[in-house]
Order: sequence, then structure tokens, then C-alpha cells
Amino acid sequence: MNRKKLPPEALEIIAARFRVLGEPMRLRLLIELEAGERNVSQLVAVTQTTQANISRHLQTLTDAGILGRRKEGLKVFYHIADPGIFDLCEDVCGSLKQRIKAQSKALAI
Amino acid sequence: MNRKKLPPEALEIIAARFRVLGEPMRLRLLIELEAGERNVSQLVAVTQTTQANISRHLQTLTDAGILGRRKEGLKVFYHIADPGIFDLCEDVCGSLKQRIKAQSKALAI
DNA sequence: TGCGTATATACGTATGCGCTCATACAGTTG
DNA sequence: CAACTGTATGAGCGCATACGTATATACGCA
Repeated sequence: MNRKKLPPEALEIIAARFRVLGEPMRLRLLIELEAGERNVSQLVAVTQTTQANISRHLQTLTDAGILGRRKEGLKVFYHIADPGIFDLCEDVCGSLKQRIKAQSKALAI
Repeated sequence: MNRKKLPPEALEIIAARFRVLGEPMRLRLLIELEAGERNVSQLVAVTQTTQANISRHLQTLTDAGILGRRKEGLKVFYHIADPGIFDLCEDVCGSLKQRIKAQSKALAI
């Protein structure tokens, strides 16, 4: 890909995507939803924070196209709409592991 | 990978990694450095911002293990230390393209 | 040693965002 | 309709951080 040609707006869009994933609570929600769809109350119960907070994070993730929603009566079920997200996490984890390993070797631990 | 078992600290570390990539200016620097190592002045010239600002971003990227530095006299040359970063960007771009395509289809453009 | 250049850092400011509380909205049930 | 449950949202607070200005540090050279 011709990255050098990317205009500033494109960079901003890409950066925004990264920022969405830059919150532990949102990663927590994604991991929880990887096992299957959940409604808001279920997620609140698992994450031990406010329902308002969860709702906002879910909205952020949905706006980013990462989650999808489905209403069923009073409840709203969220699910992973872009599974590619987990490849990203995998890459990051791999990268981090490699760095830790290199540091360990450097310190001769 | 057993993501469900990831403790909060691990999530914070991963999120921090994403946050580092969540700034357009830093992405700009990474793209510039993809073509080869550059010193600070060269990067300042290309990015049209303050030298102080560039220095800080370079430090952030270096602390994250994404960049490496090499001093040569007065100049400090930075280079990509973790090329895996570009795979991440590639994934994000692919994900975004797919989403845009889906939206286009939905709107019958 | 003194001067100029390249880079880093201290400081203040502004902005964004995550969080909570309270409340509004939507849908179900009596 | 009233009462209740589940979810979204407005308002305000506090913190993190990107940015510019000014200054400090590191290095080469005369």
C-alpha cells in the first residue's frame, strides 16, 4: 500500500480507529462479546462499572462499526460486527511479547 | 489465545499500545520512517509542526518500542524497530475499507 | 573556552474524554 | 393508564495529553 500518499484526513480516520481500541474497558467488552452476544445488563454485571458508562462505550464501538446491535423487547443485544478486531489484538499481543522477550534477554534474566 | 483470562493490567498494556497509534501525527512519523531512518530535523521539515512536538512524539514511539534511535554527532536518527506496526495499519485500513464498501452498498451508491 | 547547531525538556494552556449522577426514553405488564 | 424494567443521554467533574513557547542539554568546531 502506498502509505506515503495518505492524506491527513485518512490518517485521522485510522488514528481514530486505534483510539477506539485504546481503552481497557472497551477491550474488556470486546473480549466478553467474543464469546457471543450479550445485552447491556449482562455486560454491566461482568464489568462492575456504571450502566451509563457501558452504554457509552457500546455506542462508541458501534459507531466505529466494530459492534452491531439487536433489540429484543426491552433488551439490546450487542455482538461483534467486525471480527478482524481480534486479529489486531493478536498482533499487538505478539508484538508486546516479543518486546518483553528481548528485554528479558538484554537483562539476562 | 485465552483472551477471557486477560487480567486488567494486561488490557491496560494492550490499550496503551493502541493509544500510541491513535495520533495522526505519530502515524505520519511512522509512515515517513518506513522509507528509511530520518533525523529529527528532517521529520520536522516534513511534518510542519514544532520541533518540540516531534521530539515528544518520537519519544512516545520509542518508549513503546516501536522506534529505535541512533545518535550521530549532533543528530539523532530514528528508525522503525517494530515493523509489525505496519501490519496493524494494514489491518485497520482493510477493516475500514470493508466498512465503507458495505455502507456504499447499503446506500446504493 | 566560547559559539552555533540539533535535540530534549519544563511549563502553561486548551481540548478531549472517561466517569458518575440524575433523568429521559422505550417497551412490557398489570 | 400506571408502574416497572432496561437502555440511552444530558450535565458536570477530573484527568490525561497534544500543542506551542521558552529554555536546557549535548555535541562539534574555531
